Amino acid sequence: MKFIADLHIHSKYSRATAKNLDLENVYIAAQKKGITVVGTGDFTHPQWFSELKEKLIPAEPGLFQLKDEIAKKCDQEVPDSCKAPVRFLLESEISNIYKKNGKTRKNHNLVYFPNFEKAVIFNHKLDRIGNIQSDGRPILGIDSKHLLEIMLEITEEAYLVPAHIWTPWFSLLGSKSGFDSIEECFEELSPYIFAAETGLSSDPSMNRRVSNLDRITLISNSDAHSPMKLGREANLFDTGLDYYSIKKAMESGDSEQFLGTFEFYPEEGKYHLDGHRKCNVRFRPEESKKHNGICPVCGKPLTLGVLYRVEALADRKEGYVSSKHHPYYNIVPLQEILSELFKMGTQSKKVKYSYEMIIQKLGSEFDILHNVPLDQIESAGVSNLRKAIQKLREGKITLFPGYDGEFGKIQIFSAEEIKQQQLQKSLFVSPELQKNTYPNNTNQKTEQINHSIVLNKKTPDKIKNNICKKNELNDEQLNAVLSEGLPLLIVAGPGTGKTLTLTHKISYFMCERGVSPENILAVTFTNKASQEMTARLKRLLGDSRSLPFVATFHSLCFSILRELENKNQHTIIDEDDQKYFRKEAYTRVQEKGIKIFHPEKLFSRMIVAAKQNILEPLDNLKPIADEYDCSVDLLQKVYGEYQNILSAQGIYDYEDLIVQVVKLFETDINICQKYRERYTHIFIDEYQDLNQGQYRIVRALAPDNKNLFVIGDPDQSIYGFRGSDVQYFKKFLFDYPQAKIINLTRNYRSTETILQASFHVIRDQHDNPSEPRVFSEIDGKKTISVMNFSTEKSEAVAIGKIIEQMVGGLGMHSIDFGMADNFTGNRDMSFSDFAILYRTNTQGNSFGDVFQNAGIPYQMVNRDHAFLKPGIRETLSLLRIVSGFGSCADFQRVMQIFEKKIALKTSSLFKNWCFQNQFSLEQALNHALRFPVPGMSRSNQLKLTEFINKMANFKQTLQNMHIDQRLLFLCEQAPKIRRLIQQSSCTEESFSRLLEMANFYQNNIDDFFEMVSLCTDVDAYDFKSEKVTLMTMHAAKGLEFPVVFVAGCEEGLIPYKRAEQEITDIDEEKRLFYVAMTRAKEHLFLTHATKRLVFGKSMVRNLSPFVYEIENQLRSHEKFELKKSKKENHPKQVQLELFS
DNA sequence: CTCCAAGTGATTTTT
DNA sequence: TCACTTGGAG
Repeated sequence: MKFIADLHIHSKYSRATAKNLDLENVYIAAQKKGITVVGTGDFTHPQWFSELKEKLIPAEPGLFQLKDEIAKKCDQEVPDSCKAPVRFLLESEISNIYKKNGKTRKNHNLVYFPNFEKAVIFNHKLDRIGNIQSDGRPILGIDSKHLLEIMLEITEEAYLVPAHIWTPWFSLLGSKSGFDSIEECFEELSPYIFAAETGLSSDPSMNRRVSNLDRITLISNSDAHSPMKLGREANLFDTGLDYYSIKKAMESGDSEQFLGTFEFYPEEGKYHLDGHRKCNVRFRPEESKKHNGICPVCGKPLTLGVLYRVEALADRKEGYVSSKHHPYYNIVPLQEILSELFKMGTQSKKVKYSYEMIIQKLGSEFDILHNVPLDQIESAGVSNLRKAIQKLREGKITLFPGYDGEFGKIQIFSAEEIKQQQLQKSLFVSPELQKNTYPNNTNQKTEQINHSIVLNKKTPDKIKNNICKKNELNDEQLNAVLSEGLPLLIVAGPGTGKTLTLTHKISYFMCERGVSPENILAVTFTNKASQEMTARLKRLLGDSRSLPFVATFHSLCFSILRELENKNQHTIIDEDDQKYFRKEAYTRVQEKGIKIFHPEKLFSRMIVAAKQNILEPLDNLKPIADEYDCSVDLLQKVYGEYQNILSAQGIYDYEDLIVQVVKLFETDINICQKYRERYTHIFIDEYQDLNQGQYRIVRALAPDNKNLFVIGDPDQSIYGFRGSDVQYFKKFLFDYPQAKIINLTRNYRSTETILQASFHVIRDQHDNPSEPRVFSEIDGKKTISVMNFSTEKSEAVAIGKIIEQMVGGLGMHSIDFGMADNFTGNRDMSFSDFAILYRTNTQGNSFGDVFQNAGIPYQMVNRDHAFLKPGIRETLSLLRIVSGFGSCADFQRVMQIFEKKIALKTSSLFKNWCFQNQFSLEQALNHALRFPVPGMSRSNQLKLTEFINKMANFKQTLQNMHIDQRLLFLCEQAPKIRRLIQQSSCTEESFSRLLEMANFYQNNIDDFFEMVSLCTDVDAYDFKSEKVTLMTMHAAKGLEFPVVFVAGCEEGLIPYKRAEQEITDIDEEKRLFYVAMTRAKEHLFLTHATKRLVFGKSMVRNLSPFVYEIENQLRSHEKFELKKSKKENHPKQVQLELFS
């Protein structure tokens, strides 16, 4: 007999499924849809299993039916036109997460059993492996092949079908965590795999391009998470109505018994094609390949889609049609059709009502979509329904394929047709409709792709119109953009469109006021921000115009210094090397026989503090020394020694950049004047974070400039510890008495709830309650979630679970719109929508560990990860030495790893000799070649010479290479470096990222090293990749995420308090918390652990007092408990249960 | 000069 | 808890 089967659904016990997903509702929905056989879903779940046993009775062999008394009750809800028998078949989905061949694999597999007895045995076995209680789709740390083995051991009547095989994150052939073939995964058991599920993201014709899958029967199921989603994909059988015949039909692939499948349009998926949403680039795989997978707009790797993955594994051309394989029929759910016809949501009352009405009149949904004659459909009385279904059956619809997280769209009627319909208000009835062209295997669907790039095609003279267009800028913003002639202070709260306003203002001056880009200076606080601003300006102004100089204070200073002293090149050293040289200075002073009682660290802090106050060694250091209870003389000596070393080596530290420029500007009026004349229009971002040096630069550069525009938010001042002071912000109106002030208060980022809650934290810092507060009109969840966990580990595990849940566990294609999910609302989340923010970097590690194990993709935003990893650091030092930028720190570092034979003592000897003679490394090496280093043994001298010659050789070889090639070459030269880099995949990843960055600089070694020392996490952080972001609250400034977890909301951490010490600045801590909270767009979670390991000791912790500042009604305290799995040998299988 | 074991102190936050 | 320093033995 002919019947439709949907062999993959879930129960209410699975994550992110509708609460009414029980047998009764499945029974009802199956009839409405026209499905005869439906999988039970989730039979491994104990509660669901007992429900199955209780409500089902055996029917045909291997199939079950609902008990009569239950069925009868349900029948009342089924229209007569749809009434039909429904059979169940034991089915469950397992999520296998494991490592194989060095890669984390995440596969979803469907398992089928013919009877309860065998299923019980299976469940028992799984129970011993992992926790099957927590979720209807259990996550098990076992190999897919092993799972199949277990099943076959129980009975060969059981079978396994790999689920939705192309989804990137969770499937057999997925690009992110899958295999390249069935054989790679199942090895010698591969013959037992006879079917595979195409999933929503692919259709058979895509699959058939892979000849490897020829022997596989492609099946399609709904993977329903709610009753309404049942049968959105399904299979058509014509065989005996029993478990064994169904299995045999698939096994044999006999086209008389397995008639084909009903398929979603794969183009509807979020990741069908490749591209960048932000850059407006959408590519087909061949175009992506042409661009080497790099986005032509932003230069970063494209997000590659499912089609690309198919292309990668395919050995047949697109459009390949196989005659020997089963046909398939593309469908669009009736609700979606109605939704388009009515121009209303699928969940709207009108759509739901008319859906019920139509099936009552015409029969089940599948019947309507495929069998019911068109004339009859017209009788349903829904205008244009007939035409719509006709077009669907003919495949004449328009597809807008999804890409980079954006859902694809289906359009049944073209814009033109809609117009006509509206004009005529009548139906399209043409006589030649009789011929039913379906089944349809040749895809006639028209694809509408905006080939290559759709850029803002704004010509400069159109910009004014664009600026004035109110829908791009609101009144406040427009006001700020157009205001000129007076210095301007823009007070811009979080999410109020700061960058938008600033970039529009810049482009306004360029395009409308004819200001040349050379005369414009834009200063941001981080490289991240300046990159973002450059990118936005580029988009706004188009490619043809040259852009103004966008810099951070440090890069601005460095460029000024470079310009002025082009002969003696300086290098900038990072924090690590600063420490090295400060320590060196400290010991040198000690060696002079001066007794120092203060620890070295104290001097480091004093030196930094002095520099931040623009004090040089000979200036009055008394205030600084007093503060640290140290003698001025001593400080002067150490600080002086440090500066001697640096200047002899041709080195600046971060603070020097500022100090030097301030001194220059304040002492040399000519130089200062030169820059004043050059930069007639100055824009400064994050003005509240200025420190003294930066303030003095601004004052020197623009003492009375009418075109000085500064923007900032005193509530977000969080860098007090490095000398930032809001007073400069507050002083602006005093410094520039004629200045104008504009407030931006309309927030476009977060929900009003999030804004309210975050304001509660800082409101005591606002003495004037009538001051305008940032507000939003975005409505969302009415509370923010406060969650408590037992330990930091369970905090990390639980957050991981929540993320998995919100991602839907299904990967990119869980198109469960209106499902009853309290978190995600109507949106499907992807990993990049989440950020976890914490106070200290170390907290990030526990998340990293847990996520690594759970297979959740993440990126930790941390400078150290990019440049300081062992191996990478040495390679960079080597390159620095060879390029003539090296310092003693580089020398010693390289010595230790490169020539093991030159011992620490020898290199120390060399280093001291270097300092004594005020040699730069370059000079010292040259010198050592000709004259022996005093005190060095002859054999060591020989080794040193050998090393120097080696460096010279490298220099020769590298001469004509690009920087990335040089790096690669150098790390190859030292086996130890190579080993270090290869030691962890994480380092390897960082290294290849570094190579990528280096590639951008080609031969420009100066700029490359400037980037290496001044860049923090810009490129280390890849905005585009599908990963959860882990970073400190400080680093998150200026960013936004749909879902934010602020982790470790505990006393001691927020506000941060060191043991035995006072909290440095509680108000700044509050502002920091405020910054963290306002990163969230839709959901904000504040989590904390009851116990946390501090220095290896378990400490009891309390909820952060800041959380209590948030008014009660905005907080919802939700409780989670983590249960350890019973089995000790799988300690990683920690599971989560939600009580709330 | 090297190796190893015991001991100690460490965690803000960043250009 | 862990990574790095220190000091003693070889």
